[in-house]
Amino acid sequence: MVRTPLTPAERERGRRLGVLLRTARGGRSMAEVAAAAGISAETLRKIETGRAPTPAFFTVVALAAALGLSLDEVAGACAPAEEPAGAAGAAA
Amino acid sequence: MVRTPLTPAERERGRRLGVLLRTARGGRSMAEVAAAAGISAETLRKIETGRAPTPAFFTVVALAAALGLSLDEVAGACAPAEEPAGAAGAAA
DNA sequence: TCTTATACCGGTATTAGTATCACGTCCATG
DNA sequence: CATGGACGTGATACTAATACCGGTATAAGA
Repeated sequence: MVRTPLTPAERERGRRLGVLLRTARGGRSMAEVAAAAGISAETLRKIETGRAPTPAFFTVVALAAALGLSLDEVAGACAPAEEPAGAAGAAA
Repeated sequence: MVRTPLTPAERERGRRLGVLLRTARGGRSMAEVAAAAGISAETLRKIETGRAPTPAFFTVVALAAALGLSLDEVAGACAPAEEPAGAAGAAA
């Protein structure tokens, strides 16, 4: 096993990300936001529904920009109960 | 062609991300930072050297946390010139 | 000199993200 | 009722990220 097959916690985190993005999208259509972010509507759907729990960094960046979200907010909202206790803390 | 094979611009963007992360790492070892971020040293090396230009969102989140960086700063530093300025602006 | 630690690099294996296609559903409008 | 838009889901295709392995180079220290 050379590649971590995405733990349930990671999928849960991806689900939170999807909910957050969908909420931020509000009443706008998927196609509109996806076009604004430069991705396909299907991909946006997968991210929002949690079927793509760990999208590429710049995909999220583009979506956050299209939705007017702060990346720090997004990241904070997705990791409410931090995973590695001390990732930031230990390093800092 | 079902998947955009990573344009040169995207690779360039990834290279900027790598340089930024390496600079933020300072004198600390790759293994130390990678462990703090919860990823393998090999992966961190690939990201820093630009060989993994579009890492997963939460990978960058973990690295930024381990390095004490703001995600908005990171994203801004990676797309200095021609990030589709309309993305955020148009949406907002 | 030998050993150790760090980093770089190539290859390999496996999972996952991204995109397209096709079909189905729901809802509003004609 | 028919039509169209928006969302959802499954399958399919292909590229990329992640991880591990071995080898290599360099610098520091015994």
